[in-house]
Amino acid sequence: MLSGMTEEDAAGRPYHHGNLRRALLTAAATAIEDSGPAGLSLRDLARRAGVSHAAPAHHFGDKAGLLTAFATEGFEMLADTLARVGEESGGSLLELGVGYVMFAVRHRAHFEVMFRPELFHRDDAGLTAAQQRTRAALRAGVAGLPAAPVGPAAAHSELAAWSIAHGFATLWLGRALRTDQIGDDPEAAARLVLSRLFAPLG
Amino acid sequence: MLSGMTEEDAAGRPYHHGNLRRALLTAAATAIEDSGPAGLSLRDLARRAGVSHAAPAHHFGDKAGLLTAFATEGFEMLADTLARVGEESGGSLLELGVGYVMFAVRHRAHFEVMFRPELFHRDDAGLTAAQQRTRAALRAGVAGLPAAPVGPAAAHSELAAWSIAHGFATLWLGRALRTDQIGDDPEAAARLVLSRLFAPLG
DNA sequence: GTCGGGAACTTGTCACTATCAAGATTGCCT
DNA sequence: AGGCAATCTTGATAGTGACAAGTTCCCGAC
Repeated sequence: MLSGMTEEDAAGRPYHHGNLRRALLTAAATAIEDSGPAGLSLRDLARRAGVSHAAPAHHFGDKAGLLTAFATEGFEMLADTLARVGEESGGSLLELGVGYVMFAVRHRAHFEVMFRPELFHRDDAGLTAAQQRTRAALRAGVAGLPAAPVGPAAAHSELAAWSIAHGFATLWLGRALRTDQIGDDPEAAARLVLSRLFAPLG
Repeated sequence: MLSGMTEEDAAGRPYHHGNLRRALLTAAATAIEDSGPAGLSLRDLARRAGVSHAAPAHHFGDKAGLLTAFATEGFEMLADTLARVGEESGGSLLELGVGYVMFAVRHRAHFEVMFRPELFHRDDAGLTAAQQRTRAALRAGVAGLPAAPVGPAAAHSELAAWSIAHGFATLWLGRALRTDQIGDDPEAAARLVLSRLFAPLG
Protein backbone atom coordinates (compact mmCIF):
# COMPACT_ATOMS: atom_id res chain seq x y z
CA MET A 1 0.00 0.00 0.00
CA LEU A 2 2.99 2.31 0.37
CA SER A 3 0.93 3.78 3.19
CA GLY A 4 0.87 6.97 1.13
CA MET A 5 0.55 10.39 2.59
CA THR A 6 -2.19 12.08 0.65
CA GLU A 7 -2.70 15.72 -0.16
CA GLU A 8 -2.64 18.27 2.62
CA ASP A 9 -0.91 16.18 5.15
CA ALA A 10 1.74 18.47 6.49
CA ALA A 11 -0.71 21.04 7.86
CA GLY A 12 -3.18 18.85 9.70
CA ARG A 13 -2.60 15.76 11.74
CA PRO A 14 -1.88 12.81 9.46
CA TYR A 15 -4.39 10.11 10.31
CA HIS A 16 -5.10 6.82 8.68
CA HIS A 17 -6.33 8.49 5.60
CA GLY A 18 -4.78 11.91 5.61
CA ASN A 19 -7.20 14.49 6.95
CA LEU A 20 -10.60 13.02 6.32
CA ARG A 21 -12.50 15.55 8.38
CA ARG A 22 -11.18 18.40 6.25
CA ALA A 23 -11.70 16.48 3.03
CA LEU A 24 -15.33 15.84 3.90
CA LEU A 25 -16.03 19.48 4.69
CA THR A 26 -14.44 20.54 1.42
CA ALA A 27 -16.42 17.96 -0.51
CA ALA A 28 -19.58 19.11 1.24
CA ALA A 29 -19.08 22.64 -0.09
CA THR A 30 -19.04 21.57 -3.72
CA ALA A 31 -21.83 19.03 -3.22
CA ILE A 32 -24.09 21.66 -1.64
CA GLU A 33 -23.29 24.14 -4.39
CA ASP A 34 -24.53 21.57 -6.87
CA SER A 35 -27.66 20.24 -5.20
CA GLY A 36 -28.36 22.38 -2.16
CA PRO A 37 -28.18 21.33 1.49
CA ALA A 38 -31.28 19.15 1.16
CA GLY A 39 -29.68 16.98 -1.50
CA LEU A 40 -26.55 16.41 0.52
CA SER A 41 -25.71 12.76 1.14
CA LEU A 42 -23.14 11.45 3.58
CA ARG A 43 -22.59 8.45 1.34
CA ASP A 44 -21.87 10.69 -1.61
CA LEU A 45 -19.31 12.59 0.45
CA ALA A 46 -17.73 9.29 1.46
CA ARG A 47 -17.48 8.28 -2.19
CA ARG A 48 -15.87 11.58 -3.13
CA ALA A 49 -13.31 11.13 -0.37
CA GLY A 50 -12.71 7.50 -1.27
CA VAL A 51 -13.74 6.03 2.09
CA SER A 52 -16.47 3.70 3.23
CA HIS A 53 -20.05 4.84 3.59
CA ALA A 54 -19.95 4.99 7.39
CA ALA A 55 -16.72 6.92 7.77
CA PRO A 56 -18.32 10.39 7.86
CA ALA A 57 -20.56 9.46 10.77
CA HIS A 58 -17.52 8.64 12.85
CA HIS A 59 -16.18 12.17 12.55
CA PHE A 60 -19.42 14.10 12.84
CA GLY A 61 -21.85 11.78 14.59
CA ASP A 62 -24.61 12.29 12.06
CA LYS A 63 -25.59 14.46 9.15
CA ALA A 64 -26.63 17.32 11.40
CA GLY A 65 -23.23 17.09 13.08
CA LEU A 66 -21.44 17.55 9.78
CA LEU A 67 -23.61 20.53 8.93
CA THR A 68 -22.94 21.97 12.39
CA ALA A 69 -19.23 21.91 11.65
CA PHE A 70 -19.90 23.31 8.21
CA ALA A 71 -22.00 26.18 9.56
CA THR A 72 -19.40 26.93 12.23
CA GLU A 73 -16.73 27.16 9.56
CA GLY A 74 -19.00 29.52 7.66
CA PHE A 75 -19.59 31.86 10.60
CA GLU A 76 -15.86 32.01 11.28
CA MET A 77 -15.13 32.83 7.66
CA LEU A 78 -17.83 35.51 7.66
CA ALA A 79 -16.56 37.08 10.87
CA ASP A 80 -13.05 37.20 9.39
CA THR A 81 -14.36 38.73 6.18
CA LEU A 82 -16.35 41.42 7.97
CA ALA A 83 -13.46 42.28 10.25
CA ARG A 84 -11.12 42.64 7.30
CA VAL A 85 -13.58 44.74 5.29
CA GLY A 86 -14.25 46.99 8.27
CA GLU A 87 -10.54 47.60 8.60
CA GLU A 88 -9.78 48.15 4.92
CA SER A 89 -12.73 50.46 4.33
CA GLY A 90 -12.14 52.57 7.41
CA GLY A 91 -15.45 51.55 8.95
CA SER A 92 -17.85 52.15 6.06
CA LEU A 93 -21.18 50.50 6.77
CA LEU A 94 -21.95 50.32 3.06
CA GLU A 95 -18.75 48.40 2.41
CA LEU A 96 -19.56 46.10 5.29
CA GLY A 97 -22.91 45.34 3.67
CA VAL A 98 -21.31 44.75 0.28
CA GLY A 99 -18.78 42.46 1.96
CA TYR A 100 -21.63 40.53 3.55
CA VAL A 101 -23.30 40.04 0.18
CA MET A 102 -20.08 39.06 -1.52
CA PHE A 103 -19.40 36.48 1.14
CA ALA A 104 -22.78 34.94 0.44
CA VAL A 105 -22.10 34.87 -3.29
CA ARG A 106 -18.59 33.49 -3.01
CA HIS A 107 -19.42 30.93 -0.33
CA ARG A 108 -22.94 30.08 -1.29
CA ALA A 109 -22.88 26.62 0.25
CA HIS A 110 -21.79 27.88 3.64
CA PHE A 111 -24.20 30.79 3.61
CA GLU A 112 -27.17 28.61 2.76
CA VAL A 113 -26.50 26.29 5.67
CA MET A 114 -25.63 28.96 8.23
CA PHE A 115 -29.13 30.38 8.45
CA ARG A 116 -31.07 27.14 8.38
CA PRO A 117 -31.03 26.04 12.02
CA GLU A 118 -33.19 22.99 11.42
CA LEU A 119 -30.24 21.46 9.56
CA PHE A 120 -27.69 21.49 12.39
CA HIS A 121 -27.35 21.31 16.17
CA ARG A 122 -28.27 24.81 17.19
CA ASP A 123 -26.81 24.58 20.70
CA ASP A 124 -23.30 23.48 19.74
CA ALA A 125 -20.72 25.47 21.71
CA GLY A 126 -18.30 26.13 18.85
CA LEU A 127 -21.16 27.19 16.65
CA THR A 128 -22.63 29.74 19.03
CA ALA A 129 -19.18 31.19 19.67
CA ALA A 130 -18.64 31.70 15.94
CA GLN A 131 -22.11 33.22 15.63
CA GLN A 132 -21.35 35.73 18.34
CA ARG A 133 -18.10 36.65 16.64
CA THR A 134 -20.07 37.47 13.51
CA ARG A 135 -22.62 39.48 15.46
CA ALA A 136 -19.82 41.47 17.08
CA ALA A 137 -18.37 42.36 13.70
CA LEU A 138 -21.75 43.66 12.57
CA ARG A 139 -22.20 45.65 15.77
CA ALA A 140 -18.80 47.24 15.31
CA GLY A 141 -19.86 48.41 11.86
CA VAL A 142 -22.81 50.36 13.25
CA ALA A 143 -20.88 51.62 16.28
CA GLY A 144 -18.27 53.14 13.99
CA LEU A 145 -20.71 55.43 12.21
CA PRO A 146 -20.13 59.21 12.40
CA ALA A 147 -23.49 59.72 14.12
CA ALA A 148 -23.67 56.36 15.82
CA PRO A 149 -26.98 55.70 17.51
CA VAL A 150 -27.00 54.72 21.15
CA GLY A 151 -29.28 52.66 23.36
CA PRO A 152 -32.08 50.66 21.79
CA ALA A 153 -31.75 52.65 18.58
CA ALA A 154 -28.33 51.14 18.09
CA ALA A 155 -29.81 47.66 18.13
CA HIS A 156 -32.49 48.67 15.64
CA SER A 157 -29.95 50.17 13.28
CA GLU A 158 -27.80 47.12 13.56
CA LEU A 159 -30.71 44.85 12.75
CA ALA A 160 -31.82 47.10 9.90
CA ALA A 161 -28.37 47.01 8.32
CA TRP A 162 -28.13 43.28 8.84
CA SER A 163 -31.61 42.75 7.42
CA ILE A 164 -31.08 44.61 4.17
CA ALA A 165 -27.72 42.98 3.48
CA HIS A 166 -29.04 39.56 4.40
CA GLY A 167 -32.20 40.03 2.39
CA PHE A 168 -30.36 41.16 -0.71
CA ALA A 169 -27.94 38.25 -0.43
CA THR A 170 -30.74 35.73 0.03
CA LEU A 171 -32.80 37.08 -2.84
CA TRP A 172 -29.77 37.16 -5.10
CA LEU A 173 -28.88 33.55 -4.33
CA GLY A 174 -32.49 32.52 -4.82
CA ARG A 175 -32.44 34.10 -8.28
CA ALA A 176 -35.40 36.22 -7.29
CA LEU A 177 -33.81 39.40 -8.70
CA ARG A 178 -34.20 39.98 -12.39
CA THR A 179 -30.88 40.50 -14.02
CA ASP A 180 -32.31 42.82 -16.66
CA GLN A 181 -33.13 45.42 -14.04
CA ILE A 182 -30.09 45.21 -11.87
CA GLY A 183 -27.34 43.64 -13.96
CA ASP A 184 -25.48 40.43 -13.34
CA ASP A 185 -22.61 41.67 -11.19
CA PRO A 186 -23.57 41.09 -7.57
CA GLU A 187 -21.06 43.57 -6.18
CA ALA A 188 -22.21 46.48 -8.30
CA ALA A 189 -25.85 45.55 -7.74
CA ALA A 190 -25.41 45.31 -3.99
CA ARG A 191 -23.69 48.69 -3.91
CA LEU A 192 -26.55 50.32 -5.80
CA VAL A 193 -29.30 48.81 -3.70
CA LEU A 194 -27.67 49.01 -0.29
CA SER A 195 -26.60 52.61 -0.81
CA ARG A 196 -30.30 53.50 -1.10
CA LEU A 197 -30.62 52.97 2.61
CA PHE A 198 -27.16 52.81 4.04
CA ALA A 199 -26.31 56.25 2.74
CA PRO A 200 -28.63 58.23 5.06
CA LEU A 201 -27.10 56.37 7.96
CA GLY A 202 -23.51 57.06 7.11
CA MET B 1 -69.30 2.39 2.88
CA LEU B 2 -72.15 4.91 2.62
CA SER B 3 -69.91 6.36 -0.07
CA GLY B 4 -69.51 9.29 2.23
CA MET B 5 -68.84 12.79 1.12
CA THR B 6 -65.97 14.00 3.21
CA GLU B 7 -65.17 17.44 4.49
CA GLU B 8 -64.94 20.28 2.02
CA ASP B 9 -66.79 18.61 -0.75
CA ALA B 10 -69.23 21.22 -1.86
CA ALA B 11 -66.56 23.72 -2.86
CA GLY B 12 -64.15 21.55 -4.83
CA ARG B 13 -64.85 18.71 -7.19
CA PRO B 14 -65.69 15.56 -5.26
CA TYR B 15 -63.26 12.86 -6.34
CA HIS B 16 -62.77 9.34 -5.20
CA HIS B 17 -61.47 10.44 -1.90
CA GLY B 18 -62.83 13.88 -1.40
CA ASN B 19 -60.30 16.49 -2.43
CA LEU B 20 -56.97 14.78 -2.03
CA ARG B 21 -54.94 17.45 -3.75
CA ARG B 22 -56.11 20.05 -1.27
CA ALA B 23 -55.68 17.71 1.68
CA LEU B 24 -52.08 17.01 0.68
CA LEU B 25 -51.21 20.69 0.37
CA THR B 26 -52.72 21.39 3.77
CA ALA B 27 -50.88 18.48 5.33
CA ALA B 28 -47.66 19.70 3.71
CA ALA B 29 -47.98 23.05 5.49
CA THR B 30 -48.07 21.53 8.96
CA ALA B 31 -45.42 18.94 8.11
CA ILE B 32 -43.04 21.63 6.87
CA GLU B 33 -43.72 23.77 9.92
CA ASP B 34 -42.59 20.84 12.04
CA SER B 35 -39.53 19.59 10.18
CA GLY B 36 -38.73 22.07 7.45
CA PRO B 37 -38.96 21.49 3.71
CA ALA B 38 -35.98 19.15 3.73
CA GLY B 39 -37.68 16.74 6.10
CA LEU B 40 -40.83 16.59 4.03
CA SER B 41 -41.86 13.11 2.95
CA LEU B 42 -44.48 12.25 0.38
CA ARG B 43 -45.15 9.02 2.21
CA ASP B 44 -45.78 10.89 5.43
CA LEU B 45 -48.25 13.16 3.67
CA ALA B 46 -49.98 10.09 2.27
CA ARG B 47 -50.26 8.63 5.75
CA ARG B 48 -51.71 11.85 7.13
CA ALA B 49 -54.30 11.89 4.36
CA GLY B 50 -55.07 8.20 4.79
CA VAL B 51 -54.12 7.14 1.27
CA SER B 52 -51.51 4.85 -0.19
CA HIS B 53 -47.88 5.87 -0.45
CA ALA B 54 -47.99 6.49 -4.19
CA ALA B 55 -51.13 8.61 -4.28
CA PRO B 56 -49.35 11.99 -3.96
CA ALA B 57 -47.20 11.32 -7.00
CA HIS B 58 -50.32 10.87 -9.09
CA HIS B 59 -51.45 14.41 -8.38
CA PHE B 60 -48.14 16.23 -8.45
CA GLY B 61 -45.84 14.04 -10.53
CA ASP B 62 -43.03 14.10 -8.00
CA LYS B 63 -41.94 15.81 -4.82
CA ALA B 64 -40.76 18.90 -6.69
CA GLY B 65 -44.16 19.07 -8.33
CA LEU B 66 -45.92 19.17 -4.98
CA LEU B 67 -43.59 21.91 -3.77
CA THR B 68 -44.19 23.82 -7.00
CA ALA B 69 -47.90 23.86 -6.25
CA PHE B 70 -47.15 24.77 -2.65
CA ALA B 71 -44.90 27.67 -3.64
CA THR B 72 -47.46 28.89 -6.15
CA GLU B 73 -50.12 28.91 -3.47
CA GLY B 74 -47.73 30.88 -1.28
CA PHE B 75 -47.03 33.55 -3.89
CA GLU B 76 -50.73 33.98 -4.51
CA MET B 77 -51.42 34.36 -0.81
CA LEU B 78 -48.58 36.86 -0.46
CA ALA B 79 -49.75 38.91 -3.44
CA ASP B 80 -53.25 39.02 -1.93
CA THR B 81 -51.88 40.05 1.45
CA LEU B 82 -49.76 42.84 0.03
CA ALA B 83 -52.58 44.14 -2.11
CA ARG B 84 -54.90 44.23 0.89
CA VAL B 85 -52.33 45.92 3.15
CA GLY B 86 -51.54 48.50 0.49
CA GLU B 87 -55.21 49.34 0.28
CA GLU B 88 -55.94 49.43 3.99
CA SER B 89 -52.89 51.49 4.87
CA GLY B 90 -53.35 54.00 2.10
CA GLY B 91 -50.09 53.02 0.45
CA SER B 92 -47.68 53.11 3.36
CA LEU B 93 -44.44 51.41 2.42
CA LEU B 94 -43.68 50.70 6.07
CA GLU B 95 -46.98 48.87 6.47
CA LEU B 96 -46.28 46.94 3.29
CA GLY B 97 -42.99 45.79 4.78
CA VAL B 98 -44.63 44.86 8.07
CA GLY B 99 -47.26 42.94 6.11
CA TYR B 100 -44.52 41.08 4.26
CA VAL B 101 -42.87 40.08 7.52
CA MET B 102 -46.15 39.03 9.10
CA PHE B 103 -46.98 36.88 6.11
CA ALA B 104 -43.66 35.09 6.57
CA VAL B 105 -44.36 34.55 10.28
CA ARG B 106 -47.94 33.42 9.83
CA HIS B 107 -47.24 31.19 6.83
CA ARG B 108 -43.76 30.05 7.63
CA ALA B 109 -43.99 26.83 5.65
CA HIS B 110 -45.03 28.57 2.46
CA PHE B 111 -42.47 31.33 2.86
CA GLU B 112 -39.62 28.91 3.39
CA VAL B 113 -40.40 27.02 0.21
CA MET B 114 -41.14 30.06 -1.98
CA PHE B 115 -37.57 31.31 -2.02
CA ARG B 116 -35.80 27.99 -2.40
CA PRO B 117 -35.90 27.39 -6.15
CA GLU B 118 -33.91 24.18 -5.96
CA LEU B 119 -36.94 22.57 -4.33
CA PHE B 120 -39.48 23.10 -7.11
CA HIS B 121 -39.84 23.44 -10.88
CA ARG B 122 -38.74 27.00 -11.42
CA ASP B 123 -40.21 27.31 -14.93
CA ASP B 124 -43.77 26.29 -14.09
CA ALA B 125 -46.25 28.64 -15.74
CA GLY B 126 -48.63 29.06 -12.82
CA LEU B 127 -45.71 29.67 -10.52
CA THR B 128 -44.09 32.43 -12.54
CA ALA B 129 -47.46 34.11 -12.95
CA ALA B 130 -47.98 34.17 -9.19
CA GLN B 131 -44.43 35.44 -8.69
CA GLN B 132 -45.06 38.34 -11.04
CA ARG B 133 -48.26 39.19 -9.22
CA THR B 134 -46.25 39.48 -6.01
CA ARG B 135 -43.59 41.60 -7.68
CA ALA B 136 -46.26 43.92 -9.01
CA ALA B 137 -47.68 44.43 -5.53
CA LEU B 138 -44.22 45.39 -4.25
CA ARG B 139 -43.66 47.76 -7.13
CA ALA B 140 -46.97 49.45 -6.46
CA GLY B 141 -45.85 50.10 -2.88
CA VAL B 142 -42.80 52.05 -4.02
CA ALA B 143 -44.65 53.81 -6.83
CA GLY B 144 -47.18 55.14 -4.33
CA LEU B 145 -44.61 57.04 -2.28
CA PRO B 146 -44.99 60.83 -1.92
CA ALA B 147 -41.62 61.40 -3.59
CA ALA B 148 -41.63 58.30 -5.72
CA PRO B 149 -38.33 57.72 -7.52
CA VAL B 150 -38.36 57.22 -11.26
CA GLY B 151 -36.20 55.38 -13.75
CA PRO B 152 -33.52 53.03 -12.47
CA ALA B 153 -33.73 54.58 -9.01
CA ALA B 154 -37.24 53.19 -8.70
CA ALA B 155 -35.93 49.67 -9.25
CA HIS B 156 -33.21 50.20 -6.66
CA SER B 157 -35.66 51.49 -4.09
CA GLU B 158 -37.99 48.62 -4.78
CA LEU B 159 -35.19 46.12 -4.30
CA ALA B 160 -33.98 47.90 -1.18
CA ALA B 161 -37.42 47.78 0.38
CA TRP B 162 -37.86 44.17 -0.63
CA SER B 163 -34.43 43.28 0.70
CA ILE B 164 -34.87 44.70 4.16
CA ALA B 165 -38.31 43.18 4.63
CA HIS B 166 -37.17 39.85 3.26
CA GLY B 167 -33.99 39.89 5.31
CA PHE B 168 -35.78 40.68 8.54
CA ALA B 169 -38.35 37.97 7.88
CA THR B 170 -35.68 35.39 7.07
CA LEU B 171 -33.55 36.24 10.10
CA TRP B 172 -36.59 36.17 12.35
CA LEU B 173 -37.67 32.76 11.11
CA GLY B 174 -34.11 31.48 11.44
CA ARG B 175 -34.11 32.56 15.08
CA ALA B 176 -31.03 34.66 14.38
CA LEU B 177 -32.47 37.68 16.22
CA ARG B 178 -32.08 37.74 19.95
CA THR B 179 -35.39 38.23 21.65
CA ASP B 180 -33.84 40.10 24.56
CA GLN B 181 -32.86 42.97 22.33
CA ILE B 182 -35.89 43.22 20.12
CA GLY B 183 -38.71 41.51 22.00
CA ASP B 184 -40.73 38.53 20.95
CA ASP B 185 -43.53 40.19 19.02
CA PRO B 186 -42.59 40.06 15.34
CA GLU B 187 -44.96 42.82 14.30
CA ALA B 188 -43.65 45.36 16.79
CA ALA B 189 -40.06 44.32 16.10
CA ALA B 190 -40.52 44.62 12.36
CA ARG B 191 -42.05 48.06 12.74
CA LEU B 192 -39.12 49.26 14.82
CA VAL B 193 -36.45 47.91 12.52
CA LEU B 194 -38.05 48.64 9.17
CA SER B 195 -38.93 52.19 10.19
CA ARG B 196 -35.20 52.84 10.58
CA LEU B 197 -34.91 52.78 6.83
CA PHE B 198 -38.37 53.00 5.42
CA ALA B 199 -39.03 56.28 7.17
CA PRO B 200 -36.60 58.44 5.15
CA LEU B 201 -38.22 57.11 2.02
CA GLY B 202 -41.75 57.91 2.99
C1' DG C 1 -79.24 0.58 -18.54
C1' DT C 2 -74.82 -0.57 -19.68
C1' DC C 3 -70.68 -0.02 -21.16
C1' DG C 4 -66.42 1.67 -22.43
C1' DG C 5 -62.84 5.26 -21.27
C1' DG C 6 -60.29 7.66 -18.28
C1' DA C 7 -59.20 9.53 -13.89
C1' DA C 8 -58.12 8.33 -9.09
C1' DC C 9 -55.90 5.41 -6.38
C1' DT C 10 -53.25 0.76 -4.84
C1' DT C 11 -49.73 -2.73 -4.76
C1' DG C 12 -45.22 -4.12 -5.57
C1' DT C 13 -40.56 -3.21 -6.46
C1' DC C 14 -35.86 -0.96 -6.97
C1' DA C 15 -32.17 1.96 -5.86
C1' DC C 16 -30.79 5.02 -2.54
C1' DT C 17 -30.19 6.99 2.08
C1' DA C 18 -29.26 7.64 7.44
C1' DT C 19 -28.22 5.35 11.37
C1' DC C 20 -26.63 1.79 14.33
C1' DA C 21 -23.71 -2.30 15.80
C1' DA C 22 -19.70 -4.84 15.59
C1' DG C 23 -15.41 -5.94 13.71
C1' DA C 24 -10.76 -4.85 11.56
C1' DT C 25 -6.70 -1.86 10.92
C1' DT C 26 -3.21 1.34 12.33
C1' DG C 27 -0.63 4.95 14.64
C1' DC C 28 1.19 6.15 19.08
C1' DC C 29 2.81 5.98 23.86
C1' DT C 30 4.80 3.64 27.56
C1' DA D 1 7.25 -5.27 22.37
C1' DG D 2 2.61 -4.54 24.01
C1' DG D 3 -1.59 -2.39 24.61
C1' DC D 4 -4.81 1.14 23.71
C1' DA D 5 -7.58 4.27 21.50
C1' DA D 6 -8.80 6.45 17.40
C1' DT D 7 -9.76 5.59 12.55
C1' DC D 8 -12.10 3.23 9.27
C1' DT D 9 -14.86 -1.00 7.31
C1' DT D 10 -18.55 -4.37 6.90
C1' DG D 11 -23.16 -5.62 7.54
C1' DA D 12 -27.87 -4.88 8.52
C1' DT D 13 -32.36 -2.29 9.30
C1' DA D 14 -35.88 1.02 8.40
C1' DG D 15 -37.33 4.69 5.73
C1' DT D 16 -37.50 7.29 1.27
C1' DG D 17 -38.62 8.81 -4.00
C1' DA D 18 -39.65 7.06 -8.24
C1' DC D 19 -41.44 3.84 -11.44
C1' DA D 20 -44.59 0.10 -13.41
C1' DA D 21 -48.61 -2.36 -13.53
C1' DG D 22 -52.84 -3.36 -11.70
C1' DT D 23 -57.64 -2.08 -9.53
C1' DT D 24 -61.66 0.74 -8.45
C1' DC D 25 -64.90 4.05 -9.56
C1' DC D 26 -67.23 8.07 -11.86
C1' DC D 27 -69.34 9.87 -16.02
C1' DG D 28 -71.02 10.54 -20.36
C1' DA D 29 -72.35 8.30 -24.91
C1' DC D 30 -75.16 5.08 -26.94
